[in-house]
Amino acid sequence: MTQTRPLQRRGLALGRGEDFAQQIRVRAERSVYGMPCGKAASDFNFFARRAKTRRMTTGRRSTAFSFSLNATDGPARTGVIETPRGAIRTPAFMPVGTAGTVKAMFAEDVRATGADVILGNTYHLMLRPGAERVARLGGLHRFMNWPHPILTDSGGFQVMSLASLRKLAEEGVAFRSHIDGSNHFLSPERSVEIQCLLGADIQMQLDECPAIPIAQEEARSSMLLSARWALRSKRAFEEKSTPGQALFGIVQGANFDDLRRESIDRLLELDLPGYAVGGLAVGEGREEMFRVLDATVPHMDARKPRYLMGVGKPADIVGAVARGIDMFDCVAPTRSGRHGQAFTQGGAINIKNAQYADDESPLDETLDCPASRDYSKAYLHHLFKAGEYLAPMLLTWHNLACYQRLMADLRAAIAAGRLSAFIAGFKAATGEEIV
RNA sequence: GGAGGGGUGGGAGAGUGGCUAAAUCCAGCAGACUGUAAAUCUGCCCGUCUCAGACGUACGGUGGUUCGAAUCCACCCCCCUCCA
Repeated sequence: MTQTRPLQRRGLALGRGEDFAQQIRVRAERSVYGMPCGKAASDFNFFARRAKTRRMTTGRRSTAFSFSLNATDGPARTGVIETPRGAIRTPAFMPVGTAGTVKAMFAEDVRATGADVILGNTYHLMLRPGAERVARLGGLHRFMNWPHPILTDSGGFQVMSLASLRKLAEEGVAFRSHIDGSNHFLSPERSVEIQCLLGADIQMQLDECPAIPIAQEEARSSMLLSARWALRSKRAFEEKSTPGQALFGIVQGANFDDLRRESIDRLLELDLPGYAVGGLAVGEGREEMFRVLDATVPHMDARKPRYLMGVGKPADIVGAVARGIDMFDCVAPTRSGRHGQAFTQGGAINIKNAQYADDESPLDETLDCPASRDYSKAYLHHLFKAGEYLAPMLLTWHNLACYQRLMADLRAAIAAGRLSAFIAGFKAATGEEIV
């Protein structure tokens, strides 16, 4: 695989600070859950430390968006994205909160799992309750009681997932609402405007996300459309955004290496604060996705955060982090949680299976999460079989905690320069092949 | 005792002569889910086997009509409602 110049590890002082921050975080969570302090957690609270320091030194929060690296380990990096609403530790997993809620979760519990940032969705929120309404109500953060960073998707994914309800043109996408059949139009400019109305800290350009397989010619014209939309998005963003907000461009090009390169070249000219890799995990399979990342990530701007959209399962994330990705989002922990699938350190299990009916053990007593620690598999099994509301709530909670621990472990491993050892352990525990 | 209604696969419940190992729902057993139209969707769900097929048994019981019966006839058993 091709590589850019490796970045040197730096920030030993930060490494020490993490231990201190970890204690703060553990203490904070224990107090929330009424647990005694003292047990070591795998995560560290960079966020809490940064915010505290900033308040002490400047008396107010920064209004700038920035990304800084603390350490690298091969292509993998760990660092911090600063936003006016707080820091995002990378590699980061961002729970998906499409319609103004991380489904089945209280916002404060999402936070307690260790999430620094969550997703919102332009298409869904513009239909219901409406972007202007959210703005009148004080913005999405206030509306949903999540005062921390929010990244909004542009509606680009819905261009694909709601293909039967839309018409695509140069100007934008005409949608027929899946809710009431009414007609709506989403242009790159309108998407940015909506994301500004929502108050998103990180916004995504409108793009077209084609499924793989796709013919190369078709993939190229789609990629070029997305690139033109990136430019229009940037212009609209410069006009409508407030200080500290960021717009990310999206690399497309399906699984064609030269198209990915061309997409990157076009986006780099825009000099955006971050870039996403889009159009993956859309049917190509893990091995092919990794192959595309190998051919793509090294050409992306190493000074900017790299966001792999819509990915993925734990093994996908581990493999992508090893290839230099900094940000992830995926419905897997939340949707699967609602459907009875629990992610564990030994791989995924289906709690609805009869084998758990008499299993008194919790999903994971080493996780600092009530859903993982304080309820037996037998109880969770029963809740699912009985169709109780608590069932999807608890399993979603556990899955998010499990994902956040994975991210914390990855950050710690990179910081310590022992990512390959961590990956070997991950493979051994889950039996997953990470190409 | 009289009148009427009914007995179908674990449960509910379609089915009145062949297209019926028997609709559908529930329960049960599994699987899927990757920028969320998802508390959703899919498969299996009588038994046996050389299991994407074959065979066997099956619609209260027994006997009959018929080329062919869950479906028609006779008798028996059981359940429900109303009247005495």
